[in-house]
Amino acid sequence: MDIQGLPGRLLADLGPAIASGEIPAGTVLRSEELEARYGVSRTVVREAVRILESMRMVAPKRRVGITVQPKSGWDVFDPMVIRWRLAGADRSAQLRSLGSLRVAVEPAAAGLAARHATDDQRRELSALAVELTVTARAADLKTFLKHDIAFHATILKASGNEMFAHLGDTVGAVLTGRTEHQLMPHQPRPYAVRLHREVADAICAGDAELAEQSMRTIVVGALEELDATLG
Amino acid sequence: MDIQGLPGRLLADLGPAIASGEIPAGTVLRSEELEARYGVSRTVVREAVRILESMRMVAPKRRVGITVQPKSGWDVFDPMVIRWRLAGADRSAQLRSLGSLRVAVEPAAAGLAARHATDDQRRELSALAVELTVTARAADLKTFLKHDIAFHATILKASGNEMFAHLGDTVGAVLTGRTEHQLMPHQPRPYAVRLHREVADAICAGDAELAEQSMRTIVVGALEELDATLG
DNA sequence: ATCACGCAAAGATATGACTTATTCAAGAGG
DNA sequence: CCTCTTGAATAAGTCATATCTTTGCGTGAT
Repeated sequence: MDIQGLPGRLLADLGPAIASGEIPAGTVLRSEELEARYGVSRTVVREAVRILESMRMVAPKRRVGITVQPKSGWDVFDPMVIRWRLAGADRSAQLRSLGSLRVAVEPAAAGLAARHATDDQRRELSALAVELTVTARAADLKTFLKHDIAFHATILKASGNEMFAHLGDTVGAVLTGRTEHQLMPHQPRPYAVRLHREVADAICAGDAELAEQSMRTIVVGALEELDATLG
Repeated sequence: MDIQGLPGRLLADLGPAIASGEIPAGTVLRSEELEARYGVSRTVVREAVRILESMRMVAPKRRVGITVQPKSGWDVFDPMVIRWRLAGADRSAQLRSLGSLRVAVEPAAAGLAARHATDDQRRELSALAVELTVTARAADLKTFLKHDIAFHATILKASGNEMFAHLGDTVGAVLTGRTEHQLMPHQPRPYAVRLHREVADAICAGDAELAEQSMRTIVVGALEELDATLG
């Protein structure tokens, strides 16, 4: 889990409940009620609520209570919020949003990686591309997923942009969610695998243009597949 | 301010200090020390620290203290973190990162806006483009900035993607910081202004390709100018 | 030199008392 | 009958204090 201790347990319960809409916007919670419900002290409730407040999911107000805020105000880039939404009823919307974000960011990251990646990173990408090919052919989805995540994360890191780099975990969550919820074919498409290898080769060769273009094909394809599956 | 009350004041002091590197990674703070330094109670310190923990800027540990974490772990997408970094010594690095992010996201957003914008949004963009032209000619930087921020925010919103939409404030902060720190010419470049109008027209006409292309020229230009200015 | 043990340090939690802001309604005044 | 003032009720915010729990580190025995 993320935050440790009792506040973490509160968060782990309240966060997903709010993120999924189970506790709808406008609902007013009271500290005392939360203390009773979870059998914890004010201290714990306050700390958990403070964190939710910093994500703009709730807004405590004197004489009123703790009001659940509308989704439009949430910190949608907060990793916890993303995870909670992916885990709950809001998964489709979250996957769509993240899909578009990937289409915007990952090609750019691939282009930058072709310029800035270290030799180690280039080697790593090559190795991962090989692994992807092998595990795809063997239809070993679990291992494939692991390497796919590493592949995309490595490129984001290799871009040299700290903000891109931090999207590695998020992309990982997307790929995991996609696999876990049967939004993937039983065996990765050979064409997609070939594109991964193309990206790796382009980055190794320092061909930013090609890396960007191939990566765009990958993520656009993923987004289209998602749209098709979700209707 | 962001977070209310005394914890907010603590945050407003500690956050920027850590973000700017004034309190370097590895520094160990103790609750008691913070209580004394700010003359507040345990409760307040703990809540502030919890929030910093949720941003991964500090990590409390029993028997050790509250350790300031290295920048690489921070939640670099958190709006507060971004603001703190923009305000302090880390401004250049933050502006560069955000510049690349803009290059990735804003063209995509403009393309999506051309497809999904409401009629109101299209009208608003047209109006803003006119305002930009007028205030640029008059060298009224303050008003120009205001409309420039609105322009980019409107496009991000009009993209229909909630994550893009949330970058509106961030982009606004970038533009503000750029103007405030003399990283802008005294009078906006006519060419750039013309491009804004082109984007607005393309979105109004539903020409996604052109909107994306023109927006890319804008943000790439901004990034190059930034790189040139910062060396 | 290594390992087990126990102390002490620092955060984590609980609780009662008190403060402050804010809503809402009752009552005064128009 | 409506408006404005005022005050009481309420829920969050803060403080002080006590207690619990974990864990780093030193001590001493093997």
